[in-house]
Amino acid sequence: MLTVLANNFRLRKAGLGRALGDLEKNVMDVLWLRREATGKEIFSEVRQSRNIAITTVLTVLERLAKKGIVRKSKGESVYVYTPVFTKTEFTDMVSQEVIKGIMDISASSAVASLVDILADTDPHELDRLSKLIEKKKKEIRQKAG
Amino acid sequence: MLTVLANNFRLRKAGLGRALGDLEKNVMDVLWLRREATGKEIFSEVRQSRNIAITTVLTVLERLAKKGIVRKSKGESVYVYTPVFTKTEFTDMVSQEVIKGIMDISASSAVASLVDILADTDPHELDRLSKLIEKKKKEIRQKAG
DNA sequence: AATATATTCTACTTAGCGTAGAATGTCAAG
DNA sequence: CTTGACATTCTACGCTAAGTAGAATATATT
Repeated sequence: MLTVLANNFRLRKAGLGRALGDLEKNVMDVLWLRREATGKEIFSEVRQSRNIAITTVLTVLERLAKKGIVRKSKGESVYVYTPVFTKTEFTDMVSQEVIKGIMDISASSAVASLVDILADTDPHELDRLSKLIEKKKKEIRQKAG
Repeated sequence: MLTVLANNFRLRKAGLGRALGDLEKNVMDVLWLRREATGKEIFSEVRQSRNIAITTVLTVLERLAKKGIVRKSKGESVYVYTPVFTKTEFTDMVSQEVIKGIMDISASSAVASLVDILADTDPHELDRLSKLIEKKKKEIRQKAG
C-alpha cells in the first residue's frame, strides 16, 4: 500500500491525535477517567508513563482551558480541572468535524473509505450501519411526508 | 451548535486542507487540472487569485516533490511537474487515512457521524451507501464461504 | 560579455504543541 | 514574622509544517 500520506502528512496521528497533541491527550484521558482532578493529580498520573515536569502539565491544562475543552475552577484550596465534554461527546464532535471535512472534498470517497475500512476491521458494524441507514431514511420520509 | 472544535483545532480546514496547506492545495489543483505544468505556468495560474512570488511557488513545488506527491522531471528546457496521483486517488487516500484515524477512537462515532452528515447534505447517497454495504457483505460472505 | 530566465539556497515568519525554569502567590508551622 | 512548602502563573525555548520570498547561482540567448 501507498504509505506516502501516512508518513508525510500528520494524517496518521490516530483519532484524537488529530485534535489533541500527545500530552494533551494523556491529560484529557486522565480527566475523562476521573471526571475531575487537580493539576497535581493529573501530573502524578501522567508521570507514570512518562518523565515530565508538573509545570508542563499545568501549562497544557491551561491551554486546554483556553481552548474551552477543560474547565478550571477553584476548589477548596487548589484549582480543579474538569472536562467540558465527555470523551464520547468530544469524540463525536471530532468525528463530525473530520468527516464533514472529507465530505467537503468527496462524499463518495468518504463513504467508500468508511465501508472498506469497516468491512475490514469490524464487519459486524456493517450491519449496525445498515440499520442505522434504514432508520435514517425512515426519519427522512417522516419529515418529508 | 458547539463550534469549539471548529475554531480551536484545525479540524475545519476542509478536506484536503487537512493534508495540504492552502498554497499547496492551490498548486495541486493547477497540476491536477493540467496534468503537467512548469513552475512558471503554475505560478501564473496561482497568481490570478493571490499575490505571490514565483519562488514561493517553486519552494512549495519542491516540498511537494520531496513529499512524493509531485514528480519533477526535466522537460525540453525547463522542469515540468506532474502529480504522482490523480486527485481522486489522492482524495481517496486521504479519506482512507482520516477515517481510519477516527475509527481508531470510535467506530461507532465515525459511522454515526457519517450517516448524519450524509442524511443532511446528500440524502441520495444514503441509497448508494446501502447498496455499497450489501455488496460488501456479499463479498465477505463470498470470501468466507 | 551582457541580459534574461530558470533553479536552488537560505532564511525569516507564524502556529501549535511539548517542555520547563523563574517568578510570584499563599499559607501554615515554627 | 520568617521560613518553607506547595500552588499557580509567566516567560520562553525547541521543534515541525507551511507560507513566504530574496539572494545566489546556473544556464541559455542574443
